[in-house]
Amino acid sequence: MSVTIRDVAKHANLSITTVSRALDGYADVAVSTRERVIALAKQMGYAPSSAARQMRRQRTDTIGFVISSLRRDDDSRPFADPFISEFVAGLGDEATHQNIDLLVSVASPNENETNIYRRWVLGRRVDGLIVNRLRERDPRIALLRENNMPFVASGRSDDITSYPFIEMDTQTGFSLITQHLAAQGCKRIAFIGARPDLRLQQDRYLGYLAGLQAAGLSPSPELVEVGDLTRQGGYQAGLRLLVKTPRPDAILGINDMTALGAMRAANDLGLQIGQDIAIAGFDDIDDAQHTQPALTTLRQPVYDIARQLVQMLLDLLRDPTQAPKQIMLQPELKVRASSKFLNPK
Amino acid sequence: MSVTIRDVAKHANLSITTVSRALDGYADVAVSTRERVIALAKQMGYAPSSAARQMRRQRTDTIGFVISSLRRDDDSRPFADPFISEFVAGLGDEATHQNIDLLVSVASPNENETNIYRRWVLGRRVDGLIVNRLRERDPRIALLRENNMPFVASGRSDDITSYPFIEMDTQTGFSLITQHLAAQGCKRIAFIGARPDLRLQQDRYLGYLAGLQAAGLSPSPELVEVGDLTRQGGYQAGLRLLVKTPRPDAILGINDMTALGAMRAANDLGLQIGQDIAIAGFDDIDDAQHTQPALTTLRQPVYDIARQLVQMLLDLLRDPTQAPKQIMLQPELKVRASSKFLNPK
DNA sequence: AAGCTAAACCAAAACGTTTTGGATGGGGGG
DNA sequence: CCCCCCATCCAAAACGTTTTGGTTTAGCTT
Repeated sequence: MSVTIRDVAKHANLSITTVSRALDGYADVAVSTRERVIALAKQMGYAPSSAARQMRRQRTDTIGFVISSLRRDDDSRPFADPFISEFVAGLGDEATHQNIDLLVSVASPNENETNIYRRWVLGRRVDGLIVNRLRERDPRIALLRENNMPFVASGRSDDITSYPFIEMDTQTGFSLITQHLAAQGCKRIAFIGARPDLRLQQDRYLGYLAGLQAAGLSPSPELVEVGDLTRQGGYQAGLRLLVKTPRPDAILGINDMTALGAMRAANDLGLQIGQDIAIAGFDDIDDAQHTQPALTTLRQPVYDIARQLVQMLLDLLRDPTQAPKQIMLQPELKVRASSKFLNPK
Repeated sequence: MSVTIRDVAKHANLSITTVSRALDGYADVAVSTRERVIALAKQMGYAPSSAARQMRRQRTDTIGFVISSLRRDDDSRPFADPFISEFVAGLGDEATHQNIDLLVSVASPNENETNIYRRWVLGRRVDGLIVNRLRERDPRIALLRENNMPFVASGRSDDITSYPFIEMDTQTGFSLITQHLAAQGCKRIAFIGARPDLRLQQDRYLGYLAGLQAAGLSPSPELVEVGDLTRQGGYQAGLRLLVKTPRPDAILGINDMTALGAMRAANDLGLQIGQDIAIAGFDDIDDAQHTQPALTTLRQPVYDIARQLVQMLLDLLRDPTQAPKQIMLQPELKVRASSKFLNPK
């Protein structure tokens, strides 16, 4: 049906070998021949079949990323996760830039996630994978290791030997932002976290505790609530916190979406954010600077991280024996109006 | 290196034919054999090589989507486009659900976009494509047609015969929302549009004009500004509009991001939105209901559209001769606080 | 003139499946 | 006892490349 290298060879009165090598720019084909072949191929609309090429080369020139959606069934708004979309943008941009393809899949955490990984890994559908939001004793990592499929991670799991990753020093970051809140005069700083099996929950919570300690404040269990990284979860956790007496005078969200939800909760209860209560988040998503008041947060260069992850993965594919590059980045504190606190009692 | 069907056949003392047919559930292999093969394959960690399968079947079980980023170089925030991320989420979810893969690429409109399409189409990298944000006389459509690569579109181009699409009746929608603004008492309703070669600009602008006419208002060129579908573009166009005298008493954005930018502009100029000026958008992105005040807009079920597009594409792949399904959806008016107008002069 | 080298080309194998068109053997019907 | 049929299995071809290990020819050296 569509034009193959054989057709081009026939039209050029050459062997398919020569056509192949001409198009690939080998030196053992005459310049005149090469030019003729290239022109003919273009004119005939020939491009090598990716399947055949993959098969022969044992390489797909494709990397994969599985979005583990943590959406719950009752959530009417799937995937409204700016973190993920910025991450995917970075992956896509860099992949395109490096002339490889990006295969994407969306999985609910338990159901089909493993199936997708299994199919991609065993079927050699991709050359390597990007993995994020690692969990403790992550079964995905185990699968990838067993079948020695190259991968890089954003964030790390428990066993960090043997694979490259980029990680934000969220623990230090959360300590800093907690201290910033304390420096505004806040005494009862609440924290809205996430499921405890998420690695990021542990790091960030520890950072929060460290920040409290550094500021000379003592932690209190009733100032800690569990959300689910979404705005909705932040809203509900925020309401739960704000009806307590004495009321918290600051809320630190595990991510910006959670913080935005908490802002809305405070708003609904008639509180003036940046006056009656300070609120801060983590990520610095696009919205953070566009809320009223703008959200104090820790900037995480998600887009750049994603791009660099792709580069690291490609490096790894080129030389699988190299020592895994492991990078730790410091988040940058972005102080905005939401973390002011003007009414100490 | 990794386990092939030949290895499984050897271990099972069977031909590769029989193993293949056993795994595919053909009737001409004994039940006992099938079970034995399936168990063995699982135990050995066998899954068919996708490249070999693609090659033999002449089918990839993959669909593609190229994100045409309309980001400008000076924009520090790439891809912060909720519309696109929700769209990709829908595509990904449905593709996973239908057991096919989604190949994604990011392209700047002119540069490499055509290259990606060419590579995917000529190299039979995908079975079909999803195309959105069509342009007039869209070169992508021409390429796809020439190489008869199946595709479905969201929104339509000039020549709508022969391919399936889903389209919002944006023209009627913009007429309605313009009339809604007029019904609030607004007399000078401004419009922030986009590049005139975008199909959506034409439809929406015409709808705006129709709405003005229906409300008995006459259009004025100085009430129309050009943005670029981003918040930033909306902000700047908003500023340009709001310093004019007499000032517009309503701003209609071509999409929500534009409207959000305009809201920010109004805010910066000290105007009370929903009081001194009415503002409305189009899309109903997640943020629209979370701004202060919440944004009046027309709801476009992006996620559902994306899912349905995937289904339409798969239908087309199954039966390429069928008449193209072409669907027109009515957007739903979501009246919120931003479109109130309390200070008629 | 024979031998050698380099330039240009090519036949065939291999990648791992699926599918086509049988082959084989045992049991039942005549 | 022979034939046929059904159940079960399989050899080989094909999918479209890339790569290996050549061959051929012309020109140059001695």
